[in-house]
Amino acid sequence: MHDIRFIRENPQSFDASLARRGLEPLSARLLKLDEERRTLATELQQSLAKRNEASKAIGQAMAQKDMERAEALKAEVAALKESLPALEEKEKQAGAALDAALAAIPNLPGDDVPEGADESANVEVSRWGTPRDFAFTPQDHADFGPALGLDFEAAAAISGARFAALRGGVARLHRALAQFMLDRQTGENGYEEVNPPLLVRDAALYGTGQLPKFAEDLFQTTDGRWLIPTAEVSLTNLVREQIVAEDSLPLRFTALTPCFRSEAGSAGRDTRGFIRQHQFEKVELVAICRPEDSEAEHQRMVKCAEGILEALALPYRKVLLCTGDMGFGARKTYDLEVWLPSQQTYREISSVSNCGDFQARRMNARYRPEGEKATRFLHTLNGSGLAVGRTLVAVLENCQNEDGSVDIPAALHPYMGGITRLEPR
RNA sequence: GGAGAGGUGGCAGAGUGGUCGAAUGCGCCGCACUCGAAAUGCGGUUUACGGGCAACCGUAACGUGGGUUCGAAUCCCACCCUCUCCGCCA
Repeated sequence: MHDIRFIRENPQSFDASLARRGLEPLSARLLKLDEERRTLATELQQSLAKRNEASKAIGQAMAQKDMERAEALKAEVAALKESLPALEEKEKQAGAALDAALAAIPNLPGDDVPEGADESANVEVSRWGTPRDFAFTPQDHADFGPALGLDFEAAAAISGARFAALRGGVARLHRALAQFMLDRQTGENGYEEVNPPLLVRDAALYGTGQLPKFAEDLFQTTDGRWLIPTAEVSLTNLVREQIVAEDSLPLRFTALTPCFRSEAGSAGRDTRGFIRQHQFEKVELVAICRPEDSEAEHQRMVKCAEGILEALALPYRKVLLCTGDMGFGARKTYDLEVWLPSQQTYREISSVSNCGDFQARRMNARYRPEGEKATRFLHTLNGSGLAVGRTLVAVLENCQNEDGSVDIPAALHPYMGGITRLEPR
């Protein structure tokens, strides 16, 4: 959500930032809506002031038992009744129109975000690790996975496409990855573990920006709730409608949850394998902090995600997303992309975004700075630390052997109950 | 699912349809008294929006949204949430 006052005062820089996102200038239209709203509001308030004054006089007249005067005043106020409801309605609509327009505009990119239309303009920041030199042709996990317990067929029969059942060693490995990540984020990295709601209301999704624009990407329940597409929704909304104590900042939350996505816009993409599912697990990281701390917090969060990949010895690269590739609520985003030998390319496994005060405005999440009377909006950040399903794919493919077995990374051994290698069955 | 109670300022807690943004207490801030503190006394202490250079003025908010009325914290309706009891249940 954008601040209309900021737009009022800086229309040209607002439009310039939108242009970097490839959007048409909008400030003129927004300011016109704002102008209409304020004119109507002032008009309405003046009418109400008149009515209040008269009503007060009626009360006084009646207290003095001057019924004649009271009746005369009543007749006078009755005239206002003609115009008031219509004016009220117009004012409300003008406010709603402005809010709707503002709610549909994505966050403005940070100054240090490269400009570009799509992912081809993303900037590689760094690489870690060296893709393994295979003595054989590495296989796609969708091909050798089933022998290890990755069952797409049974899941398809139960639930349809884009579902999988994990069985045996692969299920254990998946669980080990999730536990390892969660332990690491809660332990070394200091995030508070949360087990949050998976079904949420409209307002929560509006707060983080999935609604009103992206309803088609979500699953909805018959009672009107929604399945979370990411724990970012639940974790970030933990501070909605709150004035958080400054000395409790930054708040750092992590959660291991299933995520549900309709994948409406990605028909035909990644149809094979475990890369893109309607349901997957993710360890999410969310931070809530003061505006002046969010850039440093962003860097820290990326490091927390990178640490998982490094501990698992998975080669990856860090990419700074360009303006055209960022999500709706983000002002700056780093993606971590893990090396997949079967595809001979890096694939997204984590996305870490600084949303500035964009979500905080939509949630009305604030704090009161020391010594200040007014409240300020918090900054919110979120990132994957990591997507468990995709990490499983990365481990399977990077650690595969020619016979179809997979060596478990050492960091996971404590979680595997003595298993160090998955064997095809 | 059934029956009932309730949602008021930072907290506790009053509130008869009319001068109620809201008594009172606590807390908090300032001042006085004091060597200092406590106690005491006095004053102040919500938020959002609009207008104004400003002092300040106006509007709105008593869970949320509607309605009745010249006027609603107060009356009516719907919804949300909390609590108690019963039933069911992992």
